[in-house]
Amino acid sequence: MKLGNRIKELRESKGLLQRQLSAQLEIDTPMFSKIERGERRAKREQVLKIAEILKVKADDLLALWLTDQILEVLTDEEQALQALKMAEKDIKTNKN
Amino acid sequence: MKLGNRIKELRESKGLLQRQLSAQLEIDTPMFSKIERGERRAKREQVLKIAEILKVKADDLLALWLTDQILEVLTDEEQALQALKMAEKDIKTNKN
DNA sequence: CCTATATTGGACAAGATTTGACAAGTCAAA
DNA sequence: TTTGACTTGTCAAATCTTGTCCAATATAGG
Repeated sequence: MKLGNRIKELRESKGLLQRQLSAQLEIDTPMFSKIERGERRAKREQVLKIAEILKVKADDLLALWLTDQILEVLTDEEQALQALKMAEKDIKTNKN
Repeated sequence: MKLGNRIKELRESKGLLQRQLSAQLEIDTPMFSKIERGERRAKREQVLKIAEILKVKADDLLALWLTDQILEVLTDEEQALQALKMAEKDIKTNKN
């Protein structure tokens, strides 16, 4: 779980407790623990808030958050790489 | 919507009606219509069945089905390409 | 133009999934 | 052995999904 790991890393490097982060997110500690371990998925809004609290760019955490979701969709799927390629192509040609 | 478009293409090329496909899928026509237009997402199992009915390789439709889901996750996300790259790397290194 | 058939749109209910709270548990340090 | 940090399991509430039904809109053939 990429996002959770990163959050834990940042949190610990700053000497913060789950309790402190969860308070600011207005969820209880067990919930935060689950997010950190990837047992539950954070909401987008929560990711933004976490970035703010940990003073990192929201984009970095969002990228990890999105990655987790993609990987979840692709779990155990034979066609994973093919789908990734198609998605990439689509995004590259349809964003302006 | 990649899967829906492909299904429609195949269905029409074979001169089949939505009614016929939906009967075999055991859903009603409006539901099938929605799947075809991407208003609703097909279930994995339905994709397999559709492939069978239309006599195409399931893998091909599954790839499109996965692609749609990835694109849905990434809609309006600035970090889309970055996330795709990370997901790809992860899958490449963690599939044995 | 009629009319029949195909497709689409919207509202809604049932069922599944997700979110979070809470209580109880483990674990480590003091 | 007590305390604080974190984890685990369970439950209810909220949210999302899947599908049905009815009605509206196309489309094709006389």
